Amino acid sequence: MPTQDAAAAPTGEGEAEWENAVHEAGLRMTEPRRRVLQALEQLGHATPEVLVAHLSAQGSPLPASTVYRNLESLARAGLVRHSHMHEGVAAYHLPTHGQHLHLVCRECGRVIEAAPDLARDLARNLHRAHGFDADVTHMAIDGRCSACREERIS
Amino acid sequence: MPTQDAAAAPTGEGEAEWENAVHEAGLRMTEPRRRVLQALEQLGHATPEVLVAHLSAQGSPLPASTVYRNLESLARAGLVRHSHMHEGVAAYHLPTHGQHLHLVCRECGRVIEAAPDLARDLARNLHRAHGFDADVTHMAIDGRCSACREERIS
DNA sequence: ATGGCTGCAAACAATTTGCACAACC
DNA sequence: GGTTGTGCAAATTGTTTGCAGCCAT
Repeated sequence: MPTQDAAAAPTGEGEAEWENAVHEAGLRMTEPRRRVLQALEQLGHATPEVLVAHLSAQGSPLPASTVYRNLESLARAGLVRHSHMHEGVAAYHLPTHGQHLHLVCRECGRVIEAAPDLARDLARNLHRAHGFDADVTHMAIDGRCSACREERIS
Repeated sequence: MPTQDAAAAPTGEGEAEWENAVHEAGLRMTEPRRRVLQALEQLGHATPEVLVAHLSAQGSPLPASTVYRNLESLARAGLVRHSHMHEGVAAYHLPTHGQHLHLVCRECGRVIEAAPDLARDLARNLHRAHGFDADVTHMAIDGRCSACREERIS
């Protein structure tokens, strides 16, 4: 399974399914909630602040508190997930966004997505050595990307 | 819940060496600075807030700003390092604290330390697949510890 | 003595909460 | 119609900054 990122998918795609899932979770489908899900689909993954900015940019802004509350309720319902990246800030994404490791370059800040298979060895090692059940589906890994390393061949 | 770590070493141990290193870095050795280093040695690794609390607990409190500024200057001098863990918050530690992976249990919050060798496969995989130079010396890994998993044999 | 360091307070940024009203089912 | 969700503002929390005086070098 290639890492190919769902290049800015044509908006308005899984909207009907969302409504379903939202209702099944005992939640209501509202306009702000739909916009949050939509934005997440477009961005792939984003921090709360980025979402607020994104939503402000396209059309009417959504109050930060609404964005935060939606992320929380949707996360509790399993409709969105969160992982840690971007220098320690939690970022959210749709479960359908696919599982992958986040390679965070400490120099340029870029986030590269890698296949979770690459961490399978690690997970197995940790389980054997510590009985630790690692979640490597959205793990953030710090380091330097190839581009930045080349720039500094000094 | 406290991160019972490397057995509270007998305080006042590497203090002389610190003074050396601090001077070599062009910094001055002050009482607050010594206390920050001392606290880090005792705690193994800690977030700024935890440090502030710890220092308040034992003797006279140190203003948060002083703690933050010391962490920054000491980090720039290479006397302390930082990594991301504890739900996305940056934690600091002495370089002598040793390199290890941090297994963060998402249920009990405990941080287990694991040998970095366990991530060697991962680093190799990432380098081969993406040319990414991963820093796995202080990586935080999310998951569930053996104790918590047993509690929920569901 | 002099420039880095401290302490305090105020500024900031990010996130949370209270509450009255609106909207979904 | 009963609640869940929204919007606004104020409260919290975590971190940074300005500045006057202090103290290591």
